[in-house]
Amino acid sequence: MSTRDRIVDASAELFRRQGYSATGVKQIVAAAQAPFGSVYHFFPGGKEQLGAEAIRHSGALYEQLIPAVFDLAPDVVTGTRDFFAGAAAHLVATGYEDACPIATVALEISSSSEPLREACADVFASWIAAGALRFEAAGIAADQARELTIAMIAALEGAFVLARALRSPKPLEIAGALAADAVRAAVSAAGR
Amino acid sequence: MSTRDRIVDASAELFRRQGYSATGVKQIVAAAQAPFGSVYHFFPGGKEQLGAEAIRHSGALYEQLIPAVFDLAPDVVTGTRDFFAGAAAHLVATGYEDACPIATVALEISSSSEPLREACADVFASWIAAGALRFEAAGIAADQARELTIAMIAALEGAFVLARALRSPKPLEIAGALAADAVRAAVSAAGR
DNA sequence: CCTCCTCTAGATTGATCGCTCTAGCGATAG
DNA sequence: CTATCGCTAGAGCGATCAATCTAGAGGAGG
Repeated sequence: MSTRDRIVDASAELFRRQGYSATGVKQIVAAAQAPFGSVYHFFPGGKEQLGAEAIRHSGALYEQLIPAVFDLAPDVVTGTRDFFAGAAAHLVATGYEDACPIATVALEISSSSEPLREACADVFASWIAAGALRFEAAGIAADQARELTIAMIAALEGAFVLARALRSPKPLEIAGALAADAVRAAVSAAGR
Repeated sequence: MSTRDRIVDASAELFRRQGYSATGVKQIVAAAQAPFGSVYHFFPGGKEQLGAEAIRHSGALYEQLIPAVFDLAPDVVTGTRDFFAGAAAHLVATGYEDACPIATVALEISSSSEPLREACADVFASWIAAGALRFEAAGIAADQARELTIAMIAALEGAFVLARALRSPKPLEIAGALAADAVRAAVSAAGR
């Protein structure tokens, strides 16, 4: 893997676990085993440009989970449940460190860095679009599919917050059950 | 208001908007119009002790919103809807700055400061207990009331994340509608 | 009056922040 | 061979970080 890629990867991982402000450039190059100067060679815009790129990179990676999980599931209701269950399993397996890759950054920079906020907004928008497509394919009307996706992502993000703070996968299980119920209701309403 | 109270208040507000790491002690005393030395006089444990106190203070204040909103509503379903609508209105009115008072801190310190994580966990636990009591009063069984509250708080927290990043109250409206539906279903199931 | 004690006030410390700078390595092109 | 250029490597910049320290202001009790 190239030095540049290692820097983006390490940044994304550190931002996910401890946020943007708490992560230093020195810490990033140490984790990436990259020379310090390379950061400013590849990212002349400094930490902010690197942050934006790490956010978009994380977002694209996480978006791939949607088809990866839903394609294996027999239906969208099961897929929804599996998605939350997988998120819970990964959170617990990493000692409650790996939750949403961008939520921490999204909250802390929302009022202080417009470029980073936009990067987060773009990622969320792409997740919403990708999820809505899935639900549309299951027969749900476009508008409702979009709202359902937003509600699902909100439930997931909020459950991550509670689960990390409480050190328990329970919120993810509860939110997953509620989300699956909502999807089931929407699918059966569309079927009639 | 005492100097000590002003320091806690200013900290809580800054932590809510920009998080814990991005907020400096100098910035806190400037916002609180307090002498620098007073911080370490009142909080010998330093920034971390101040952070824990600010979190608990914010949590207690926000918890008071639960009865304040639900007591004015004719029933729990309306109360739920009103709570989300109020959160959305306040978020927009503050230029998308004032969302959840502790979520940002909860995410960023979850893996780095155990005292602060515990403070956040205590606050969430108290919100869950307070919300569950409300739903129990509406006739919902204790276990289900607790799960319903967790799902509601998760929906609220996640909607805050999306709303701040996307600069739109839509996620809060959608999450509020879904939460109200879930409450209505639980109440009517309990009534039978 | 004086003493005691809480709180104010900010200068100062060493560490760390993001970032700039120069120097040189190593592969490719002429 | 030499020249060029992308990248490595890290020393060092000023600024800022959390935290400590000393000094004194202001009241309360004797």
